[in-house]
Amino acid sequence: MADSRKSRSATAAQANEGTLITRGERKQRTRGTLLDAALKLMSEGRSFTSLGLREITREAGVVPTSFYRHFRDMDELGLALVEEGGLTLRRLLREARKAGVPAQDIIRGSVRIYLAYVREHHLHFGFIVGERMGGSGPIRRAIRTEVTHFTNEMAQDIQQLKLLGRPLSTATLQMICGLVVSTMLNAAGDILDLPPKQPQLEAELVEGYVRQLRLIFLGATQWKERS
Amino acid sequence: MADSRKSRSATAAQANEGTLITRGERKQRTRGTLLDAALKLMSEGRSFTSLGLREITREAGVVPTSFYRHFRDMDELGLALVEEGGLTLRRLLREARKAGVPAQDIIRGSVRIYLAYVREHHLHFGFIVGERMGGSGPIRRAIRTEVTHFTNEMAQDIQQLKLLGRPLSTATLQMICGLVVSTMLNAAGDILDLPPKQPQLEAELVEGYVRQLRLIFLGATQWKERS
DNA sequence: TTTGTTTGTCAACACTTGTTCACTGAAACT
DNA sequence: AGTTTCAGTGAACAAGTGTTGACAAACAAA
Repeated sequence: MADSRKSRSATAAQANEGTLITRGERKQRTRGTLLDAALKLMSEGRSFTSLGLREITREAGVVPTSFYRHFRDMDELGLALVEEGGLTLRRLLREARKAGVPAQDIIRGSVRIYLAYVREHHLHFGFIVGERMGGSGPIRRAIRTEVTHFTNEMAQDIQQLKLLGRPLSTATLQMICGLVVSTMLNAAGDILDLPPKQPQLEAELVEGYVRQLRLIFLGATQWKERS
Repeated sequence: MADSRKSRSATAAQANEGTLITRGERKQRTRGTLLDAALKLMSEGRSFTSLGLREITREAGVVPTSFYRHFRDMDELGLALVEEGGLTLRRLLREARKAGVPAQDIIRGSVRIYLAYVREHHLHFGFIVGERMGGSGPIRRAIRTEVTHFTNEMAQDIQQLKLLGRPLSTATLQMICGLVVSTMLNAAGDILDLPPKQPQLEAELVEGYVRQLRLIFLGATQWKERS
């Protein structure tokens, strides 16, 4: 299942642009514009449960009835968004693995990389962070399992990289990663609705999160199992 | 501004129950049923931005036009809810101050007390936690400042109680309390949509959050200023 | 080429939405 | 007492909602 990322758009009902012809591809394409339309509307300060079917199809440049060719109802579209978001989360870990840990000042470097990634995928992060606690039950649950998977993968990575010196029980590692993840999702939320072009405020936020992470890892190195 | 808590309700258009007569009181009362109606609808898995004016007045047992006697629009009602929620947050601190820290096993005791409080005020916490990151901009901002105030008060309390042994700079204290608060709001969200009557799952969650807090405070005792 | 499949369109439906205006009746004031 | 104020009502509006069914055109398979 390819992802064909980088700004799906265009009004779906447009002429043959380039060399796309097959029926399945066209279907995936407008399905994508529907998903993007939903994300865009949410990025303008709306919650998922407040989106209307017609509103989305309008934004996507498609007639309302077309919606049903791709999703049974809004919930199904929401779950598709969760899946996309989960994919974006996993890609973050994959890229981090490939790039390795920053040479020095590991924590500050990681926070910067992370926040750049959040900005690059602000639509997905805005959706995940925004719908993680409020809104529709099924979607909230789906997001929770995605985040849990992410946390577990992160725990595995940290263990294999021996990033904390001595080994820790997997339960402890998961506890620590849970803390890190919730802190960083919090950070994503803060960064994303920072007024744009305010390097001062941004730097303060970043410094705050760096210190929080330092504190967490300081606690982790001192942690005593079985107490 | 009294609070007249404990389940405002009843259909507003009812007879004189007991000894309420004055016009202002009646007004505050139906205003309260409107607020409660909004909270109730949200507790059924809806986000604030998805609520309709008519829907709220219907739930409150009042005709739609009555809404305008109390709020200019939905945003104003939302901000009123934020204020109520902020009040509930502050009351938590006030009660904690009065009761003093638990005798032994401080952290676990505090977590239990906190979660009981969250359950007791699940409507307010559900609203705050749910709308803190998703949804309408103005409301999100209002919640953020409430939470910041809460964090600052908490930092003051911890300083005065000398809960961390040696003194820490106020910036550090705020950083730590920020971490604690975001962790506990996270906990509130998790607890609130736990399927009911599952003491097993609940105990696991509680244990997880106890360990996270322990780790944070362990890091805090080891924290070195200026590094 | 002919046949079947399927994405997207169009028109129409029964409802719900936010907001307006003129009104009623009782509490509040003089 | 008479008068004013105002929370709550009822009817009406233009506009928007989700969903339906029948239809067009282009791709896929024969």
